Amino acid sequence: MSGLRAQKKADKNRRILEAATTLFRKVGYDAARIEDIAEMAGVSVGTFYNYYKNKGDMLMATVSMEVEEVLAAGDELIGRELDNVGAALSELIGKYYDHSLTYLSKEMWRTAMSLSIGQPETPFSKRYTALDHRLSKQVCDLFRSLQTRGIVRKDVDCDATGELVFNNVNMMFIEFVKDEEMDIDGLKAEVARQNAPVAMLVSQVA
Amino acid sequence: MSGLRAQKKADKNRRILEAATTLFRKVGYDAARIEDIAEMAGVSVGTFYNYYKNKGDMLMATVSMEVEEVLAAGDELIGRELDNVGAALSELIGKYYDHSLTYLSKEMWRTAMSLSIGQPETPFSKRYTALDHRLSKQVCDLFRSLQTRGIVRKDVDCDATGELVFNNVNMMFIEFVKDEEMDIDGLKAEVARQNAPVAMLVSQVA
DNA sequence: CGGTAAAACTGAACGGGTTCAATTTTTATA
DNA sequence: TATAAAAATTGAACCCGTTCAGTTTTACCG
Repeated sequence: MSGLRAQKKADKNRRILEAATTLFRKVGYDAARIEDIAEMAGVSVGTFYNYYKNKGDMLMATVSMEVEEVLAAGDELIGRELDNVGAALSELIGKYYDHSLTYLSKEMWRTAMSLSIGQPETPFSKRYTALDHRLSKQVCDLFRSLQTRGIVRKDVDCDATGELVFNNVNMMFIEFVKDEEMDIDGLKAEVARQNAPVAMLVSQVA
Repeated sequence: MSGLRAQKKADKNRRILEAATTLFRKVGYDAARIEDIAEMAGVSVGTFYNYYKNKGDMLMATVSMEVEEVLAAGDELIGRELDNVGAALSELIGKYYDHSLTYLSKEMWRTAMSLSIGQPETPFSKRYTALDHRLSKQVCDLFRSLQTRGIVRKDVDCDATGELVFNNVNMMFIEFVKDEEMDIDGLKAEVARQNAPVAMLVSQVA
């Protein structure tokens, strides 16, 4: 592959990605037709399919950019010196939820999750799942960090607890995007309530 | 509405439901075309859409029959005298999982969940969500039952813990149906591991 | 350069879920 | 029973994601 060809390819890839994210945000995922995306990117429909396996893969590209940011924000938090399990969890989970609607609408999240479940063999679905696992691992890391510093009981399995808590966070997020009425504060409050018993029980008594 | 019309309607409804479930089980959800379902039921495509809003609603009708059975099995279990939190949870969750593939394939579950997330405003999606909530409530009821009998600590919020545990059960089930390799025993083992810390911590010390 | 193989591009055609205007069947009324 | 209104049915047409055979562009080599 020589310079010209590679450059054209990179350029088209960027134009298609930009056109898609613009349209997804403007008119929503369903209403954004491949024909429109292709036209806005200045390519044909066929070429679109040369760059992305299908419409869902296109969306996943947007989603993964979003989640990467959330992961980075979470890493920053784990480095800090937190001294309360409930508060630490609320803060990490709060970051997840606060970030979630920055680039993606509820409809886009619904579509992304829907596709990741319905077509698990597509590359971007696998990527989505991988991102989920990294988020899950981050919650586990938080528990381990707190345990190392004596905030969490020594006899608690941090991975098990972290996965449990994260899966609840994730499931509640699904409920959130399914319900157009629900707002982020309500979501946070519910999850904090659900986490409270675990936070209390795993805490090391002074 | 007079007798003849009502009877015809009920009859057609049954024929369509039967044709759809038969085809979904035989060739899978995606491969079963509306045209085929309609033909097998002896009606036209247009009539199919008079009875079901869309193909997804059709599948949800099958799913809800399945979940109703699981709920009944769970109720039976809660009535029994169990004396160990971990074992009680494993048994209830085991019933859920064991039942799950009786009528529905992984593909059908994936599609059902995918639709319930992707099109939350459809009637059957709402029904699916309602079924989920009943399952969640059943786990809460189990915790409460154990608490009443002194197996679970008095200071534990049974609803919060039950919801947390159920949401994990549900999320793990999603992972399960996404992964064609994973079997039910593996799923049960993972969830048991995740539940272990909670089961230990909420247990009343003798 | 000229020729050719490979890569990229194209858009018309295809497939299957969904819609809807026209038709048929049933019910209600006189 | 005749007639009109209402309900139910029909299937051809529509929409949109996806495919693929044919065309154009680029890269490589003598």
